Amino acid sequence: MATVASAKTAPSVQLGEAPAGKGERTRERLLDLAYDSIVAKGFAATSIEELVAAAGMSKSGFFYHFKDKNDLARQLLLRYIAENEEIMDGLEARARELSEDPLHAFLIFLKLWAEVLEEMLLKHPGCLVASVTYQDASFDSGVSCLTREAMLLWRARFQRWIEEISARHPPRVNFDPVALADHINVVADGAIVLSKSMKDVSLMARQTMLMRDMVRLMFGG
Amino acid sequence: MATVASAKTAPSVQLGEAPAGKGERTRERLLDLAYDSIVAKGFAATSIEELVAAAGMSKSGFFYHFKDKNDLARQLLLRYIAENEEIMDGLEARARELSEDPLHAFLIFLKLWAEVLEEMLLKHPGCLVASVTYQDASFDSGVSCLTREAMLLWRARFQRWIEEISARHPPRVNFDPVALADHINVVADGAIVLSKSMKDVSLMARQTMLMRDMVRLMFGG
DNA sequence: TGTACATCAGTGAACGCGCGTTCACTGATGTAC
DNA sequence: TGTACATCAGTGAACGCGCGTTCACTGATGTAC
Repeated sequence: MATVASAKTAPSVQLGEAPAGKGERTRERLLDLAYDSIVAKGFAATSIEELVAAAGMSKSGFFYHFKDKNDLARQLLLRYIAENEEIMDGLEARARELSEDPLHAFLIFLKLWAEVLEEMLLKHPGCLVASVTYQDASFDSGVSCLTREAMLLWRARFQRWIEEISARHPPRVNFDPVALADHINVVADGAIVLSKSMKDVSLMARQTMLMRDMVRLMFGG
Repeated sequence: MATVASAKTAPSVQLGEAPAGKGERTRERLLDLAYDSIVAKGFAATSIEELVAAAGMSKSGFFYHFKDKNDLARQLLLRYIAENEEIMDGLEARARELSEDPLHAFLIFLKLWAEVLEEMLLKHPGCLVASVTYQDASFDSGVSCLTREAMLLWRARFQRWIEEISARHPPRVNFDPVALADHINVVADGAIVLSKSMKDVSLMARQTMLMRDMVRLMFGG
């Protein structure tokens, strides 16, 4: 909600982050490198040695920023969940601005989301939550229960929205609103697997849009 | 297609496998153990040491059966894909027996499949193809391109079926038949992630059935 | 403005463990004559 | 039926490498008086 005046001199991409000290910047850099490696190879196959080599520092520098390897995973997941919430908040806000009707806004949101997902898949191909879920025996319990909380956050967002839609647009068939809320995530996670194994990023958006068509049909678009 | 007479003395679970020599049995046992460990912890975190300890043999015994660790992954994936095709063939055959109409048969198939998926998730929680896809940088190229072939097999099966359905039941909306064919897998893989992270096996079947409702709606059930 | 101390952001060397892989060897079973 | 040889299904010891982690130390920056 920045005014035009205050936005005038702002740098192009700032995202509301503080300038951040030297330490914070290298920590973020390590997290970025870890993210890419974990979604590509998995957690166990991602070595600290490789991360610090890519960051151009010594291994002990890593342990200044992270208590141990599981601490890296925990911080990474926390950052991922927070960033994701921020992105979804932004998309939901934009969609709701464009239409008062919750169903139309939802359909707009799904279209925007399909684009964002495809773009994200090009940068780092994978979902961190799914990655951790698929290797949760490699993490301590604190890390793997974070994925559960992430899922609950997403479920809550969509469940609210879907009930709002149902109130205005009585659905053609009976369905479980929780299941439909979860379905958004299910399709996203599944489409990532498909896109990766088929090496075709466009599948991501195609699957999201197909689900969008189905949702529209359900509420009798 | 066993006759009643020949089935009389057959052991309860045989699955048409040959009696199998001693070597073949321990090899299968190693594959079973590897499967469970890989979907739980990932490939890199699954050590040969741990597998052979569980199988009650020495590490060199492993290398009698497998050229190296990647060979284990390759053989495991090949067996998984073959088993999966066999299961799907069986379910499709049963569904087609119960209804001549391809749409009805498909809906029956999805219901049967939802049950099988939930049951499988209880035994070993995960999809091997998704596991490998998410860690493909840990495997040699021969292994990771097997996942692509598995996806193509599944796509082909459902694409054929969906076109058959479309011919008899003109769909309510325009859609890409390939995308819908892929969607079956997308929902399965995504639902596994959800089920695992929420530690709720029933989500698997709920998601499959939701997709089933959507498919029915699409073809104007 | 200068000095003393504290915190920040690391370095470098060393550790012990476990991993994947190799290699020479072995007892049991199968096959040929 | 006995003997020679081949194959099967492994064993046991050893290898070297790389991993996660620790620890004592360090130069640069910030803060108090």
